Amino acid sequence: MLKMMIRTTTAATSSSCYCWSSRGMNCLHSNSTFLVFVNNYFAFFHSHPSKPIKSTRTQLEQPKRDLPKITNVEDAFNVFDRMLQMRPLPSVVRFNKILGQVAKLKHYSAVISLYNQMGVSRIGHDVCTLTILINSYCHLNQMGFSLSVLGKFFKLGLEPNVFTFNTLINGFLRENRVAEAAGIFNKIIAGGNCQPNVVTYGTLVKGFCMKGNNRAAIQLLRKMEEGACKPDLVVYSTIIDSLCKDTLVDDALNLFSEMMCKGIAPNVITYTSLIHGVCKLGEWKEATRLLNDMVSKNIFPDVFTFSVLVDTLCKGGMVGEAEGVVEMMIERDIQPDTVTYNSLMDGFCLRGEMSKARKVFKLTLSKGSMVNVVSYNTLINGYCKHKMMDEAMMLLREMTCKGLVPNVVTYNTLVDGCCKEGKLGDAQQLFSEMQACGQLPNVQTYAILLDGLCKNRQLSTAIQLFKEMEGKKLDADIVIYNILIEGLCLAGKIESARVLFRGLSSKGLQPNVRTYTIMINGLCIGGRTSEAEKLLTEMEEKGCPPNDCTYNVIIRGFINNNETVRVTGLIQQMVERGFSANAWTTELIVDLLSKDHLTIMANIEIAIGKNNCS
DNA sequence: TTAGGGTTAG
Repeated sequence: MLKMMIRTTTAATSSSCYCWSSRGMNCLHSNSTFLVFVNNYFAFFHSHPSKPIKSTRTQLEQPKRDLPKITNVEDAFNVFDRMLQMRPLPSVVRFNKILGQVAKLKHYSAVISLYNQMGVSRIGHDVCTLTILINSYCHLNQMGFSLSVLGKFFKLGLEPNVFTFNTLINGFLRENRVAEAAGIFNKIIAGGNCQPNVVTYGTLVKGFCMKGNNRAAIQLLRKMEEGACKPDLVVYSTIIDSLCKDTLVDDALNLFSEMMCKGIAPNVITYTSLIHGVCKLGEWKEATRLLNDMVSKNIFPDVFTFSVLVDTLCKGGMVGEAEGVVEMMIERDIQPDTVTYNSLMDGFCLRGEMSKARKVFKLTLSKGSMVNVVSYNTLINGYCKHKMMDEAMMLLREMTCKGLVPNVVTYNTLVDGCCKEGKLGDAQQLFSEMQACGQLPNVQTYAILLDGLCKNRQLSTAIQLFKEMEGKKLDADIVIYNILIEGLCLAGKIESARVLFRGLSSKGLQPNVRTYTIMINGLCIGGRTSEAEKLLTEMEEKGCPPNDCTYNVIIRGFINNNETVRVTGLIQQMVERGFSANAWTTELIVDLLSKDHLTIMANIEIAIGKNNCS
């Protein structure tokens, strides 16, 4: 229906008109206006080419002896082979160009292979060659090899430059090795031969953002503003994106305005981050404004921008609209890529429309895009969540046959699916298989399996697994302890659960609202209602206020223990805080009413009246 | 010729 409306509007809309006439569309939500914008944008795109027309070479300019254009690794290998046949051999600079282009294509293993061939053919290398090599190892998460390349500099008497140092800083930050990254930074400062530049600072800013430390990132930005090395578009965009990811869109927009006031023009990356931020919050009107704004500045949305739109529409339950955007992209020659299709596929999976999800999977291939591990994981997740484990397992085998390596996400998804189906044996088998295939289980894998074991009343196996996890030096987080405390409570071992709960601070962990709620539930199950009530007060005092779930749990606990007198106060507290009883608690309250507990009737009625929980 | 920013999965 909506798609039909969009199409109808397309025909009636002038190509340069962004202020869409709302005739006949008043009934639609604001996101529909946003979609109409998307369609209008496409119309505009065709009458105003997005890419500037390339200037033709003047007669005075000398033609460049450029290398043939390399668009894939095969081209690179061919050109490289031809260069090896030339006599005299081309300069190292020309070989560097090939390596650099392959690195730009993100084929880092191929870069290493080409570098090794250079060695065999006795082609020398310079600072640039080694920096490209370090960068490749960094992207392959092999910092050990990167550092061994650094050793080659000294062996060959070469001096690393600021490109080398920046590459190393980036590599360490990618592996979360902040101290070592800082060490390199200090080395630049102390060395005196080269100075940190805007890329060095930009890399550090990204490092702070990756750690979720926006405050430190902004502090560094301010220092740059005061100093000689002024922040550029990349530094601002990095922080804007990080703020958007943390849903701090207003702060991001303020920084965006500040950046423009300083004369720094945004680009499609800056706008895509902002659009992502507002779409995640469902602010479609704001998304439309930003899209209008960017196009008015001749900045055009690209595949990233459209993928963001498709993904957020799907996550917001508007799969039909997302499908419409993809169709529009195809019709208007902006080719959706694997990421776009994966997002759309996930949208169908979320709705349980697995046959449509499967169609998108096939469509990805027919449109010339590759399905990747994420494509398989998305589809596997869809099947798992809808209890279609056979189909999910078939996909695991299929992806392996196609040469794709299932990763920790693949296995975690499948292990979770098996656990939720009560197939603990299959889950444990997958757990062994992943390790045999070289995929190391992470904390999340253990959490999934521990939860499955606890919920299926296999506490002793769970404890054994927990010990195994500790032995592997994986740091158990609060999620793991929540699972164990809940498992102990479920097994009636309330005292053990309480001991584990009280020992959390000595492990440097803070109980969260879920931890308290699980413990309160356990204490109520064990008939220790006064302790449960004390814990309710304690959590408040420790700055972790109870939520609706906590109240529902404690109210149920009191009713089940026939302590109806205290129920009145608890219901009142819950209602005052704007929470309401869920269906299960309501049932118990109704049951209480039928027993004619008139004294608590008034408050109970308030609670039931506000019931909107499932 | 080499370095930093935006999209998908558990």
